[in-house]
Amino acid sequence: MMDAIFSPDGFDATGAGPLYLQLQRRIADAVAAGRLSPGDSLPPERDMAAMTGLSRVTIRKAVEGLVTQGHLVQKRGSGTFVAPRVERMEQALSLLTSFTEDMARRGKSVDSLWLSRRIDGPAPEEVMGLGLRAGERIARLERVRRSDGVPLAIERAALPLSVLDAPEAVTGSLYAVLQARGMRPVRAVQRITAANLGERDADLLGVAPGAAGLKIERIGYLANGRAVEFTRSIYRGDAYDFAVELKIADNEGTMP
Amino acid sequence: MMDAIFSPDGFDATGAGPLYLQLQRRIADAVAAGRLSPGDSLPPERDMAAMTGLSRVTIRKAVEGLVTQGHLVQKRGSGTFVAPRVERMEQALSLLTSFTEDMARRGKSVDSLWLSRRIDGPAPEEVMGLGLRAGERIARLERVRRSDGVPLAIERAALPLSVLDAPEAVTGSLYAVLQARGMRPVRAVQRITAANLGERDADLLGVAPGAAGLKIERIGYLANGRAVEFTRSIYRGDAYDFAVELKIADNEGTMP
DNA sequence: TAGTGGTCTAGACCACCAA
DNA sequence: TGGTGGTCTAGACCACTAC
Repeated sequence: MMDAIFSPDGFDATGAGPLYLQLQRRIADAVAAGRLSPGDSLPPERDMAAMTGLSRVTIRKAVEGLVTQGHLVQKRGSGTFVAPRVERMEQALSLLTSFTEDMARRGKSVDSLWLSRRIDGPAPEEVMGLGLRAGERIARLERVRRSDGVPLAIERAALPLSVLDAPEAVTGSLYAVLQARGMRPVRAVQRITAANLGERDADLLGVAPGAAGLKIERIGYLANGRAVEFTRSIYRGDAYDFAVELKIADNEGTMP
Repeated sequence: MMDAIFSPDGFDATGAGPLYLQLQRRIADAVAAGRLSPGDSLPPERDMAAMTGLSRVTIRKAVEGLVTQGHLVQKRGSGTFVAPRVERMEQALSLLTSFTEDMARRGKSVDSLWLSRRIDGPAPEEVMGLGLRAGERIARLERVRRSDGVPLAIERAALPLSVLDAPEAVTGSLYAVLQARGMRPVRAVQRITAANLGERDADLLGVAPGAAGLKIERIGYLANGRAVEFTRSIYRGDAYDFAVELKIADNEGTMP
């Protein structure tokens, strides 16, 4: 069946575009049609080149695009494979929930790979967002969030020392620790955007560099308006959906 | 000053990684440090190759990454340039607003490049989302939304014919047309995710294929609960921020 | 050790753009 | 017309993985 996909015939019909795109389409179609299933291995690049009559460079260019789009996975020394289906998580975007609690609610295990958990000087945005005094330092928490062993997000949080003076105390849910101190935020403002993942972040999330990620910046506030948390997270674009409910304007805060 | 960036010296310090990444870093740093400004042109690829002592293929691989990340722009037959700064739009994500009205509110001009405006058979998701009867057809509106001439989003809307039977009637704001018919949604549910843009969408938005985009799927409802609009939009990741305000859970729907 | 993907090269032709 | 990016080739060496 590989024969059909990598047949030398059918290429170069003028107007069909570059060869690497034609091949890319063939492979993508085979995956979409289920003729290639998750986990299946593709022939070695050199074999694909021989079979199609194209050069290895062209093969690699075709495969490259499918890898960034998340359809294929390449493992050095091992081979090229159809990417496993990732289960898409959905998260409500109007409630202020904790990652840990959110996952627990749907019966998923959670663990964190700690990258950093220390006291540090703040970045300029952190000074702004948290309203820090000059010279004030922060607790910095950086971790990769995983569910059932699959990396889902990178979370980088900064909190004033007056809110959290012992970053090592946080092992699981940050919000649980804050709650115990009466410092759990009741309100937050988030900004959401999309960006291509850099080399480091892609590596941490187990996807190809350049893959699309959802960047979320959040500032959490106490009831008295004090900012307690400035968090920048990066979620895998292929593993997360955020759901929001919208309402028409002009009917808020006017309940007697 | 190009001399510093493209000097043959300083490459290949063992442990510094592949040559194309080293060069990529040099260029990215120069852009970040303002030594290269938006609109500036880089030397032709062949010149960069000669200056650095690297091959043109390696130069292209270095440039490629910076193009997907949106730092550089390449124009065939013309040259390679530092990308113009795009103004980032911010949109509140809790109010149900119209693109047209939203832009008008901030004093931006809006126009649409129509891709399609016709009556069509629905896709399966559209049947589901809109609750269509078997055989029922829909009005399909597809356009590129631009503000001040810059493409910001692709919008693909589907509406039951009972809501909109003359798609050609829509020239500007869809919500304005719906409002005139008493069919403007008062509530909507959105799902947000990130994905790499395909060739066609990237082209429509004027960015490189593979660039990150924000995908938004929205179903809009009337007060009586009837679904009137199923819209899939793709926003440029580098041009849009969505802002949301979150509150703690457990205080909804329990008003006596 | 044999096979895989990752990097790199030198050289070629094409399509497009600007003068 | 001359220069630019876009595509493609054949061949080489390296680093890693699996056996």
